[in-house]
Amino acid sequence: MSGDALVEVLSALANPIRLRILGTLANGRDYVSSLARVVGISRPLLHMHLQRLEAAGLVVGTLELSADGKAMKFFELAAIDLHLTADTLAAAARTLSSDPATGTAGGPHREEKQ
Amino acid sequence: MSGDALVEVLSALANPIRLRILGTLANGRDYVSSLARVVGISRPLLHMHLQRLEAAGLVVGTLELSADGKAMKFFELAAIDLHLTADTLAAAARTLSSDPATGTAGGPHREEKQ
DNA sequence: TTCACCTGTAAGACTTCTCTGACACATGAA
DNA sequence: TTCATGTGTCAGAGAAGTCTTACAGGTGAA
Repeated sequence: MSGDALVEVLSALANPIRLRILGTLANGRDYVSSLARVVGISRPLLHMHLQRLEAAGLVVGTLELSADGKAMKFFELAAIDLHLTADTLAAAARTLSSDPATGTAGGPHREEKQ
Repeated sequence: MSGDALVEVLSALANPIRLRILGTLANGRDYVSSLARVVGISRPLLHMHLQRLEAAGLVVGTLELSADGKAMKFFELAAIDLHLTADTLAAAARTLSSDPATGTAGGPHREEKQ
């Protein structure tokens, strides 16, 4: 995993509500409104946190139709297996796109300053 | 590790500069001013990031006197070994102090609303 | 129609994080 | 003294994250 991707995953995990969402989904998949009630937060707020978790690849959402025809979006845990040590962190740091020392911003096709 | 401590560690790790600081310290201990030059950021900024890393227990700082009598603060990596899986994350989530469902804020001696 | 459930999103307020620039203090060497 | 090195800290600006409220749309059942 690249350093940039690792930062995104770690910042997605570094939040009590999102950790609680993952802990709830560890018991099984659930749809948005139900999950909001279980976790105890508003649905728009949960929606924002789920977006963050999905962008980091920690959960996977699937839009399905229930038996009575209602559209329901189910979320489930993605496979998570991160081993963080000094070595793995250092290796990830070497692949970071942003570089304060040279001013590399990380975007594609960047021109170097003369 | 408690859920609260895990969130602190993860949020400390979830930053490109702090990841780069850890990657640099993986090569050996260094003092603040030198580290700032290597990483390529200002000393006050590095100071802030080191505070964050030290608070999370990821680095250890030691104030020492150099041969010519100058006070120098050396930092080195702490032992880091975090294994993140669905199970370990769920276990950490269960020990979180804040609880949106019941309104528990997490502070000590908190009075419940009547 | 009206209600209860489901979905998504946008605006604004508020808080936290990040970063720069300036300050104060110490030492040894020229 | 002046310069170069080291330490720490503060104030403010700007960016990013967090959360609430309000709106929009959909279905099936009473």
